[in-house]
Amino acid sequence: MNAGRTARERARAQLTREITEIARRQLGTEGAGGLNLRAIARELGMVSSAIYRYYPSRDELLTALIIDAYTAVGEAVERADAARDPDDHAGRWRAVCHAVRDWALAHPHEYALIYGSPVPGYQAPADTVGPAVRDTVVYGRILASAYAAGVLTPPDGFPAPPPSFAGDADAVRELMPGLPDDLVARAIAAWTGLFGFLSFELFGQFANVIDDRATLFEHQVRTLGRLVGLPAS
Amino acid sequence: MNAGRTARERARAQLTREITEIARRQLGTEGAGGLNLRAIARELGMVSSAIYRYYPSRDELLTALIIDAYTAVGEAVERADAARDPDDHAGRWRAVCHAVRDWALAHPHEYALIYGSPVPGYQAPADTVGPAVRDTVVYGRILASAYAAGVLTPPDGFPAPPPSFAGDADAVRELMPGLPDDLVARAIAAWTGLFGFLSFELFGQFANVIDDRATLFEHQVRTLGRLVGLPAS
DNA sequence: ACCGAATCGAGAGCACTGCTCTTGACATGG
DNA sequence: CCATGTCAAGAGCAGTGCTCTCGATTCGGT
Repeated sequence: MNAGRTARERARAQLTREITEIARRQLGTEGAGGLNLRAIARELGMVSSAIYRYYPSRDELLTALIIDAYTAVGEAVERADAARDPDDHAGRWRAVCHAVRDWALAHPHEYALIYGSPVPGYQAPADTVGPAVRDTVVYGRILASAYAAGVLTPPDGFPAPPPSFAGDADAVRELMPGLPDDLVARAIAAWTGLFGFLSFELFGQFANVIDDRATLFEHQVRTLGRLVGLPAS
Repeated sequence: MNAGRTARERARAQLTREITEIARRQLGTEGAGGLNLRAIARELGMVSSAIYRYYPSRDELLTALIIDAYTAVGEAVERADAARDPDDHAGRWRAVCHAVRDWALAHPHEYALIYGSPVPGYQAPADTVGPAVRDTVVYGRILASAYAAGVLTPPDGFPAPPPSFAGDADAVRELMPGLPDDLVARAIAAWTGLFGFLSFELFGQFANVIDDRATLFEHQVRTLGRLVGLPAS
């Protein structure tokens, strides 16, 4: 990000920010489908065609918002993790989970944008893969650190993954060095369990069934933490 | 559903079916956002306004498709469950999971419609709640049956749910009579873990990381089954 | 200080959407 | 056999994403 030397460059950067800002607000109230270039232009007192000087298409704008959303949840997770005692692995896991949930509840449409149905006709460009795994990187670091410290005590009674899982386990292990295949698989189960819960909660699957979702979430987080072997707490 | 006595009634039912059929195909190729009344009309050789005689609005059509999707996955789950030995509870659980996954992979857009981001501006009417829980009903029956048979042996080392969970547990227990709060919570964790995995798989979160998704899925299903206490198999 | 080049917003316009209203043709049932 | 209700068609409205052109402004090099 260059600071922008000339007046034009600064004005351009400013306007681009404003467009993204308004778009994010629109996203928050209307959802991804309600993203409306003309409404953004109206709010800016510009004509719709002028927007195209800054974002060549609606999809480009969407990509920017997707990257922003991934970055936001990634930063929230990083902050929550950093605020904890590094040796309190179970606490870090819970903090990460609650950070994701708090962010998701505060920004449901942005959560839907990145963890819900893909936008029809939209293909995520390569720029999104970096920000997309920021939260997962933190998660992997917690598990790797806990494993290295020797505090992972996964409950017995669960099946071992088949040998054919070894290849994918190697790929995932880059995020959580050292963990054996068994724990890598459990880590995936815990991670998908976290987002499965949140998707159910945010997308209305809990309606009329689960009232006290905060309580159940806290319990599920502890259960999933134990599944990967994190100490009870 | 009346068989339709008069010619007109039969023609009406037939056309309604055809519209839904074309809409479902459109949904399969374009996604929910690409649902296009005018294109449906074109394909039928009608003019767009005529569609409104059968579906008063686009949302109404969407509701029909949502109910269809819930019904389809519910029936797939019921078939898979019925094909198993009723006493093979672990096998029934696995069959249910694979039925959901097979259906989801075959109909990704319909999966997204019911388990992905809610359609913007669309509020699910009450008609959808019945079909929406058909799969969950089957799931609950399996667990209740296994618990009644005394074959549920949940692994130790997991926390107990807090007393404040009791209220919601009662609501969920209607689907799985007899299960103690602890197992109800685990059942929810397994169920959300199943759909969390599928959402990750279908919505692209596994891209470039997990290749052999079938293997990992099978393992996760067994892991989640064990979590609720179903016997290994 | 100037001037060609790059960039900007405005405006008109295209093809498309969901949806409404009216009109004339038709089948239905008393 | 005729009044009634239903039907498809057509025109039209307000809105969309996006393209193109046209003057005005600003920039960078001379």
